[in-house]
Amino acid sequence: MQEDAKPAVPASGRHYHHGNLRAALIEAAEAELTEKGVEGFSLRGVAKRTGVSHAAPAHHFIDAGGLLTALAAEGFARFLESMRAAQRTAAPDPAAQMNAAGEGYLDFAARSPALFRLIFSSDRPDFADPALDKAASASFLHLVEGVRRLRGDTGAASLAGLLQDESLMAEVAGIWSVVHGMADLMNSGRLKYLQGKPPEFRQKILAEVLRRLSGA
Amino acid sequence: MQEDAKPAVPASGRHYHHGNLRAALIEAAEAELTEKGVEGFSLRGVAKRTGVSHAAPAHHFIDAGGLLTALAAEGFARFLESMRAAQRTAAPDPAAQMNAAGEGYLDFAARSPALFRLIFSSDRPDFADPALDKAASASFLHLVEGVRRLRGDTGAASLAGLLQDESLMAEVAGIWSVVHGMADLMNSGRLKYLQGKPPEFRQKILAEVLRRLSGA
DNA sequence: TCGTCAATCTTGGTGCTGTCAAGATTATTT
DNA sequence: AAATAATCTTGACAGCACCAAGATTGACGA
Repeated sequence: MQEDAKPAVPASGRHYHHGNLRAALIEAAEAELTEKGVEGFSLRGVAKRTGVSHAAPAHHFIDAGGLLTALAAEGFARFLESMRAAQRTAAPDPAAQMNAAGEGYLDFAARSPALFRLIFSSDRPDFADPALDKAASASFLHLVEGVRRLRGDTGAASLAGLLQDESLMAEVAGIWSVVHGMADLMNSGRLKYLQGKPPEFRQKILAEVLRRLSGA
Repeated sequence: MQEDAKPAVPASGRHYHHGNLRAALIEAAEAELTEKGVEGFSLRGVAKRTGVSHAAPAHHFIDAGGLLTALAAEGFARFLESMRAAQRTAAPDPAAQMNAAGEGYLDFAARSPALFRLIFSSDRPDFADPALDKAASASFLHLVEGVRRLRGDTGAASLAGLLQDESLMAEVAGIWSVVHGMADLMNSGRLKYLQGKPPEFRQKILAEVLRRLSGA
C-alpha cells in the first residue's frame, strides 16, 4: 500500500506534487523543441508532456523564456561536452585537438539541431541569466584556450587579459566563425550540398580550412 | 471631389479596395519583423500596420508562412544587391572582389538583422516556393562564380556541372562558412567581442581569413 | 446602361497560445 | 495539532492563425 494507496489526485488522475517538476519540465521542453522547433515551441505543450496543468510551469520559471533559458544553459553544457568527447579520442597535439573540437561542434549541431538553434540563433533565452551566461562563457573560454595552445601561448591568463589580446581574439573570431558557419548553414539546410555528402567529406573540408587558418 | 468624394468605407474608416495590398503587406511585414523579430512576428500585426482587417492578407498569401516566404525572396534580392554594391567600389581583381562580397555580406547582416535571420535561420519561409528558390539560388551562384574567378577557372559551366566539382565546392563551402559564421555570430550577439570594435577591425579579420583560405 | 461575375476586403467564429488570479492540496515548520 | 509556505489546479483574458460567410467594388459582356 505504497503506490496505490489513493494518492491525492486533482480529479484528472495526477498527483498534486510532482516531486521534481523543474527537471521534468526541462526534459520535456527539449522533446517539445525537437519536435516542434524553436518557432513552434509551446509552453502548454511542455506542461501536457509532463502530465501537469498548463499553469504549473509558472511556479518554476517566470515565463516561457525562463524555461528556454534554463534549457539553453543545459544545451551549452552538452555542447561543450560534445567537443570534449571528440577531443578525448584525438591525438594530443594542439592542431589535432582543435580539429576534434570542430568535429564535436558539428556533431552537436547535427545531433541536436533544435538545441543548437536555441543556443545560437534564438532571441528567447535570456543571456543576462547568470546560469546561462556561465555556461556560454565556459564554451567560449574552451575555444580561446584551444586557440592559445595552437599558437603556443603558455601560462595562465585572466579572461579580461585574453580579451585584450587583439591578435589572439582575431584568430579566435576567424576559427570560431568558420566552424560555426559550417554548422549553421548545414543545420538550417541552406548548404544543402554538404548534407548529401558522406561525413568524411565534411570532415575533410573542416580539417583543410582549419589547417589554412591556423598557419602563419 | 476626387479624394473626399465619400469613398466606400467599411464602418471603420478604411477603403474596401486597397489598390496594391500585396506589396503593402510585404513592406509592413518587414517593419513588423524588424520591430518584433522573427519569433514575435504576427500576421495580425502586419494587417494592422497596413490599416486592413486581420483576414485580408489571406487573399494574397495562403498563410503567415506565405507572406514570410515572399519577404524572404525580397530579402535575398537585397542581400545579393548588398554584395554587388560593395563589389562595385572595390578593385576588379578576384581577391578584392571576393573580399568586397564578404563585406557586403556582413553589411547586410548588420543593417537588416531581422531579414538576415529570416533568410538564413528560420524555418518559416518555404524554400520549395519557386520565387524564393530562384532568389536564393542566385545568391549561391554569385558566390560560386566569385570563387571560380578566385581559382582562375575560366569559361562557362552549368550549375549541375559546378556542383560536381568537389574541389570547387569544398572551397565554396569553406569561404561561405567563414563569412556566414562571422555574420551570424555577430548578428545573434554571441560574438559580443567584435561588436565593441570599430568596423575596420572586423574588416581586417575578414580580409586576413579570406586571404588564408584562398591561398592554395 | 445595366446585370452578372469575379476579385477584394470585412466580420465573426474556433481553437490554439502565454500569462494572471484565485482556490485547492500537500509539505514543512512551529 | 495548527499555522504557514510551497506546490499545483482551475478558470479567465487577450492575442494569435486560420476558416467560413457575407459585404463591397471593379470589370466585362449584353
